[in-house]
Amino acid sequence: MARKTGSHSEITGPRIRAVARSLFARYGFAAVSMRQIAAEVGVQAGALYLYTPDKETLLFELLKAHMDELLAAWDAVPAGDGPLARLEAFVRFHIRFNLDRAEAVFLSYMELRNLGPENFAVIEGLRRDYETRLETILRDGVVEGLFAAPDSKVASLAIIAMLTGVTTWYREGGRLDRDAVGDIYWDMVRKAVAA
Amino acid sequence: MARKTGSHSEITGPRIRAVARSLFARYGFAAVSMRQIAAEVGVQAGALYLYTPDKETLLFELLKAHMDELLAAWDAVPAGDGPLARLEAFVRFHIRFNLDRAEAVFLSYMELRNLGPENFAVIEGLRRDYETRLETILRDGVVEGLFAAPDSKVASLAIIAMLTGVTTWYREGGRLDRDAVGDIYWDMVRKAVAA
DNA sequence: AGATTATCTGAACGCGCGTTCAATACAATC
DNA sequence: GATTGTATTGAACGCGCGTTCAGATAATCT
Repeated sequence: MARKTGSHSEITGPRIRAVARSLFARYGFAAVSMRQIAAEVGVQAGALYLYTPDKETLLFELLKAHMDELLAAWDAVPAGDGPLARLEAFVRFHIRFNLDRAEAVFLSYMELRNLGPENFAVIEGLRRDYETRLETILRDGVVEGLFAAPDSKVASLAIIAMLTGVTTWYREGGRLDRDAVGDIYWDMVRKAVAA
Repeated sequence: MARKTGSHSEITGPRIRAVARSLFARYGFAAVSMRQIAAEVGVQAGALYLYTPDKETLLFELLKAHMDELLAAWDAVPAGDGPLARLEAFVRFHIRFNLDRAEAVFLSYMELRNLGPENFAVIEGLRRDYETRLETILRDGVVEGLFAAPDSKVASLAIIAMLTGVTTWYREGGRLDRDAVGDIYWDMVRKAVAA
């Protein structure tokens, strides 16, 4: 027996990526075997290699796609009117986007070390791009006298770390909904960089 | 050939833990083999089992010891005069302690998922203890009207995430020394919860 | 209907894994 | 200098790993 009825690469490919993302996020890249991924997809291990040259590349493509989507999604957010509005937009965007893709976020922050040097550099570069987006907002605000941040680079890293931490405790259906979380974090960020 | 001259359990035990902490932090728990640890210690793999019943317990004991030391170290910090002084002490303590033990911090935040449920619960409980220390400071400050934090639990998690993030970018001998980093973060935290 | 192509199976490859244990070498004690 | 106890070796256990590939099946094309 080989191919099952109705199986196609347009289905299997995305399914492999979704399953891999989920399992990598839950158990860690090194702890998940190609056979486990294949089993969850409903396919033999060898079939995975129709869709990825090797395990590390599978991880890299997940991370790369996530970072690309993150940057594209932020760039699609309407530019607010001035640094304050743009900062608020950034805070709310980052929380919303990260909660929507908790698994991919987890991966991007935890499994970078499983990439070879070249792949690592690519992801690291995209991350720096994203951080620079925020840093620019902060710097603009400082210039206009709206913000007081003694070190805009450190401030942007601090803010991103704080916002990303939401994914470690937020649970759907819990005490707070997403908008309430956004309000709380925006309040803290706004004050943290206030002039 | 068996034991080498001068080898004793008082030396090998701590060395195993130090090597394991370092390798786990660098490559991840699942990606490091007992043979790699043994090789770095200068011993055969079997000898590790004189010091730990299995690999997971080795990880658990590293995490447990780290959390115990974290709580003990914070409790040894002189209680400041009022919530503002205590918050400043917390911020500077957390940064200093985490930078001193970057490997253990990394482990504690990334390899929890490799523990069984009981071991996981123990570490999780200690972490919650630590978070509660900060939350109490915030709550006291809110009561006294010094702080404005709409949700002290979320605020404490946000602050800890922000502070812990220092370990991901700080490099010894870089542009900023530890005190300068402490100043920047204290400035942000102070304002973030300001009334 | 027959040939071709895309998709997948199932078995195999060599290797390293966590862990166990009898044998052994050294240190301490008598 | 013999005995005892501790620290360690080195080989072995069964198992699962990532990856490859010839063969089988289903869909598509002519």
